[in-house]
Amino acid sequence: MDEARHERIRAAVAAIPEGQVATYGDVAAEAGERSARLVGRVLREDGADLPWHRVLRADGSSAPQILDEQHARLRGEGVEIRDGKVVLAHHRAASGWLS
DNA sequence: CAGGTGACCCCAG
DNA sequence: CCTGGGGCCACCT
Repeated sequence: MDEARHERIRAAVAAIPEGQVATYGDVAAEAGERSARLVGRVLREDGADLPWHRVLRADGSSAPQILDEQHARLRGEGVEIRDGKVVLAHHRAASGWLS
């Protein structure tokens, strides 16, 4: 079922450790997907119950509509944000965090 | 069937 | 810093 892929993406996001983050591309790779866009779409429609705030763009920025909420939550976990972007170098989860 | 649209990514100017 | 162009994928007109 197509539901399986959808599910793997959610699993990858759910497994990102607190205080750490990952890019949409990272999640896609971790879930065995080729499209980062798909990850964004999944989170948009059913990310409510997931730690979606730990997923960022490749440069550490975020889409304007979720920026406030995302930054607030991340700060709460001690994640550093500079110039509107998360400092990926310090908080990016190591690839294979799911396996 | 043909475009348009994103919580996207990457590279060249 | 910004713009363009190519890829990507599911969904809606």
